[in-house]
Amino acid sequence: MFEYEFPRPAVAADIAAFALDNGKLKILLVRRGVEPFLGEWALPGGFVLEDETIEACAARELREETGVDGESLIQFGIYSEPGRDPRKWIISIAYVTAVHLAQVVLKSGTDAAAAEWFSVDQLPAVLAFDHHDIIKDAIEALRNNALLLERQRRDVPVLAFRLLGETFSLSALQAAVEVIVGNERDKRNFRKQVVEHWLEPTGTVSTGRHRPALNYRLRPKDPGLHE
Amino acid sequence: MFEYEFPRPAVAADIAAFALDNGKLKILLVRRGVEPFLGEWALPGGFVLEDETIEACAARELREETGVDGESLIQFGIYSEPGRDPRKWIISIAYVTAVHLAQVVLKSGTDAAAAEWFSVDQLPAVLAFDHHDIIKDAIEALRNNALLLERQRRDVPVLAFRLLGETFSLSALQAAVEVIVGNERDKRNFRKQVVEHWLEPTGTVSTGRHRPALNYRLRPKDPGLHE
DNA sequence: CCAAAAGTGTTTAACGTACACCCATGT
DNA sequence: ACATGGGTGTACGTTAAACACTTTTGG
Repeated sequence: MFEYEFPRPAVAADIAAFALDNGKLKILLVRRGVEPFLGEWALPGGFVLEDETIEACAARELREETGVDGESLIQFGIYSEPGRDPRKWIISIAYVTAVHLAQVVLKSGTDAAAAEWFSVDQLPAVLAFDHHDIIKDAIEALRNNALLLERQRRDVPVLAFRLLGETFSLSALQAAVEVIVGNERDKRNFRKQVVEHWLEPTGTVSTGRHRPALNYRLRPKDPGLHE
Repeated sequence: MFEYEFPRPAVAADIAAFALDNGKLKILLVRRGVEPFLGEWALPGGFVLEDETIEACAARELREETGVDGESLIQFGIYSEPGRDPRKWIISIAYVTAVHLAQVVLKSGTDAAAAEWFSVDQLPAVLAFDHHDIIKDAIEALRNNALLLERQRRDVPVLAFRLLGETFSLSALQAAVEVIVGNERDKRNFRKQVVEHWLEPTGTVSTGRHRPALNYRLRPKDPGLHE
């Protein structure tokens, strides 16, 4: 048996980038500027180049579309069903991340004519490829990784914080978590756990229409717990 | 911007298949029959074909090497570092699984000259590609997925059971878990939890050198808990 | 002074964990 | 009979969960 040339798939990284916009959970989609599915909405993404890892590719594509540095990209799926692209053989590696809307500057990437945030419950009826499936899985992955409490390992990137800015009030954080996981949770218990495990107060307050709220930031690292 | 032909990587599925052999945790390696790394030990695996998913490819490769049906393949990593293959551009998708040694019939696959089980603490000094890294990650993935107690979600495939046969004694199960996770655990607590959550007695006993042990099997499914 | 969000402790239930002795078999 | 692994319950500590009122600001 000797080495011969197999047919090779194109390999793409697709990114499900979530943001919080006025209390709604949104996902970034781009309008495709190339065939196939020209003009349809799709997840941002692109083909992997020979001198980068797939994760680096995802980070690059995200940066090209949003200007946001692609840290905390979490790989959650691989889509390789034959025929998922009508004309070529394409395998997609899917990543999920979360970004703070305020620091996003939407740009059109190389293959995208436009980029837009969509409410996850008001997606376009038609999406390119199998991106409907991917988004469904992405939301689940977001839940699994954004969810901070409830038996969560402490070593994984925690996406919920990335939806917010550098500093935030406890209510803002709780609202973010509740939007992601769907259900409500007890204010006092939430604060207790989240302050104890993740946060430090900044000293500043965020003044709103009512009583000012203390601001918190993500504590750098719990020095040396578990191993 | 229009569509042009990118260079394309070869995409492979690599499988870290674990088994229990006389109380030792072993991993299946094959001796490569092709360049590069001809003659070196490597994880079983092979290139994805155009008419199959990557997971199906992993299942097929595993079947070719071991005769074991590749259920419960869990994808745990993607290896795409440029230069990880000295001559070609190859991206590897890595899967972990566990098999019951008794039902394995080792065969040499298409690209492999021989297959052998290695203790995870006595691996060959030199392995093909970055398979040392992959194995390290695979053991971690095995731990994460085989581990049954301790705040485990119930929906994921549980690899520990796959190390054993259809039926097994509680001690055999506990031994398997302890080998995987490294540390010991309390017999009474282990039995309580594992019987409550996963097992049903078969009625048979496994007679050994001492008092016979009741056999158990994995209970099909807890009908409708959570959601 | 009213509306709206911020802030704050205690009690109870569930779960995980530690722990020691008798039993059934083969030799 | 004895060595070896099989089998069994209870008590304690920790963690999660339920629960209601006071405080501070803007309008």
